Amino acid sequence: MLDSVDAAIVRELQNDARISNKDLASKVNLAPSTCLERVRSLKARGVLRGFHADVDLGSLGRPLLAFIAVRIRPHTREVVDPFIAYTLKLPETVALSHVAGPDDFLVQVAVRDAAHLQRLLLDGFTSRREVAHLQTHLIFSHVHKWATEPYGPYGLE
Amino acid sequence: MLDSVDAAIVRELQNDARISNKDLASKVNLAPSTCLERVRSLKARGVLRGFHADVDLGSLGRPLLAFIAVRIRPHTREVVDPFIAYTLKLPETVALSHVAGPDDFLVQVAVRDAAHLQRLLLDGFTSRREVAHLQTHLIFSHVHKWATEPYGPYGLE
DNA sequence: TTCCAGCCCGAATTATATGCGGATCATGAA
DNA sequence: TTCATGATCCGCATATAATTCGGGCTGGAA
Repeated sequence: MLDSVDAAIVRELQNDARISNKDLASKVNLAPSTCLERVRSLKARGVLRGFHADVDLGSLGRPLLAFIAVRIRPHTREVVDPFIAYTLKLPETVALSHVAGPDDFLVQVAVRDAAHLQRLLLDGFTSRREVAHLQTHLIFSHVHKWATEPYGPYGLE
Repeated sequence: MLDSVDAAIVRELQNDARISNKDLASKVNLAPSTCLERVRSLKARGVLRGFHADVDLGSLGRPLLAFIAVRIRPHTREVVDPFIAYTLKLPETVALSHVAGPDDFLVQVAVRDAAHLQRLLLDGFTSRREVAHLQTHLIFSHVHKWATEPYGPYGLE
C-alpha cells in the first residue's frame, strides 16, 4: 500500500516527470537519498509504470483526433486478439480500449485531416472481415487529467 | 517544423521522460549541450507540453475504468462550459473529450468498484439538469501508445 | 530487554547539467 | 566567387545533482 509520502511522490511525478530527485525530495520533505529509494520502490512495486512526454500532436502532423467505435464479429479470442494486435500497430492509433456494451472497442486515433481519417476507416477498418460496424466520433477537444488522486486510505471520498 | 533530430528526441522522451540529458544526447547523436538546447527549444515551441508519470490506477485504489457517453441539452456554450469545468473537477475523471455525434462528451473515469461507479453516475451525472442521456461502457482493458510517429516530412505514410 | 526490520539521514564520491566561447556550415547578397 | 549572417554544433569548465554507503532511530516481536 501507499503511504502519504508515496502518494505525494506519485503526485509530483504525475505533474512533472522530469523533476530532479533533489527537488522532488524537497517537495515531499525527504532527504534526496531517501527519496531516491522511495521512487525506486514505487517503480519496483509497479506503481510507477513509466514516464512519458506529452507531445502536441499537431506538431507531429496529426492535429485531428477521433474515436472509432468498432463492433467485431465473431467476438471470440481467435478474432479479438489479432484485431487488437493489428490496431495497435497502426501508426494512427493512440489508445485502444476493449469495452463492454454494444461496441466492442473504442480506438482513439490521431490523423492529419479528414481525408486521412476517411482512408484509415475504409482501408484500415471496414475492409477487415471481422469489423461488423463502425461509428466515428470526431473529437473537438480532449483534456487529459494527468494527476489522479488516490482513493481510499489517503483520499477522503 | 521538426527535423529528424527533433523527431528522435521527441520519440525518446515519449518512451522515457526521465532519461538523462546525457543519455538522450547519446541516443540522438548530439553533444549534451546541444541536446539540451534542442529540448528547450521543443518545449518553447510547444511541441513538448509536459512530462508525466504513468501510474497504475489500481495502486491508487481505482482499478475500474469506464467511458461515460453524455448527451447535454441544450448544447449551448452557457451549459457546455460549466459542464466541462464540473466534470474535470471530479476526482474520478481521467480524461474528457468533447465529440461530434449523437453523444456530446466521452468522459473516461477511474473508480474503485461498480458501486462507486453507480454512485458517480447517479450523483455526479444523472442528477444534473443538463444531462439528457448517459451510456456507460465498462473498460475491460486499455492500452495507451505513448509514442506517436510524426506524419508528413518524416513519416513515410 | 534485546533483536531486527523498516525508514531515514548526511557525507563523500560520481556523474550530470549547464553556460559559453568559438568552430563549422549553408545561404543568400554583392 | 566572396563575404556576412544566422543557425547549429561542440568541448571545456563549473555548478548541481545522483547515488552509494555507513550508521542512527523507532516500533514491534520474542
